[in-house]
Amino acid sequence: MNISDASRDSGLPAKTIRYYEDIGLVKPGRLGNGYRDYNDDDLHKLRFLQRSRGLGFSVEDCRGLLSLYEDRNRASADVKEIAKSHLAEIERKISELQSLQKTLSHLVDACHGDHRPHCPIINDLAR
Amino acid sequence: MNISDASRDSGLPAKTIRYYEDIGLVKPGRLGNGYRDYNDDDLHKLRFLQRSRGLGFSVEDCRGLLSLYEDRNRASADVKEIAKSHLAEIERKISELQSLQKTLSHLVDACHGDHRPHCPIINDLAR
DNA sequence: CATAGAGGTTCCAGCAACTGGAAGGTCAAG
DNA sequence: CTTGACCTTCCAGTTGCTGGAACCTCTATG
Repeated sequence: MNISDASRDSGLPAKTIRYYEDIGLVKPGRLGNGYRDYNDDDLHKLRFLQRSRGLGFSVEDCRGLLSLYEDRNRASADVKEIAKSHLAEIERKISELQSLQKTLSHLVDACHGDHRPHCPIINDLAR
Repeated sequence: MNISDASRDSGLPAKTIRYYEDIGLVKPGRLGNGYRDYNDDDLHKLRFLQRSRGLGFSVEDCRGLLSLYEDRNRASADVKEIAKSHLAEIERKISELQSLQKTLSHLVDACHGDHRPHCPIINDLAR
């Protein structure tokens, strides 16, 4: 299976798939003409990557998850640890953004948004 | 005032202040020895930048806000517009993260996290 | 058989917003 | 005169791709 079929199958752009090969995540075989040739195992990994990246795991986390995925003797605790710390990071980001949202929405509400220069938003930024 | 004092005053790292000069945001004068020399106006702008960056505005948004800040004939509507679209972006990110959080916390809860290989997280990623 | 077009390949550059580090100039104190 | 803390510039690296150039390969058609 060539790269455009692998792309369709996995939902990942061909460029991304080549990039993942560059950084050592999925290494397909090669045909006589130099074209990449993806087997079932490669396709499983690509789908795994698109799903885990979609859940916001970093590429390095994905590398770890992928090797656990392939390790028949893994401890589920190791997987859970990665997921828990990612979850904590997400929750940290959410509260950071919520705090920004609160501040900004107050400022936006306070601003008349007309042709005059007076502006509570600017005043706050300049304080 | 030299760069380390400007850094202390604004709360921005000296490296960042130099970077802001590179990209044309705050251009201090220079002393005979080549050292940067920050005046009150420069310091106001640096504080403005640290506050607006702290609210998550992109550097390009900050450039726009800074020029509105300096424009005595600005329309507050222009400021409000920038802030509103930033706020919308923040809200988009929050809901995206909340959706990830929901999925991930379900998966984490479902995983025993022991020495055995069975793992609902891996199973989900591999589906 | 020539050629056009749709694939594939590699490699280099760029995005955002800094940050670290090297190599070297300047200044005040002891 | 030296030490140490400043300052300067410039280059490289970060994350995770993405766009583009230059070139190769395959298939279908006139």
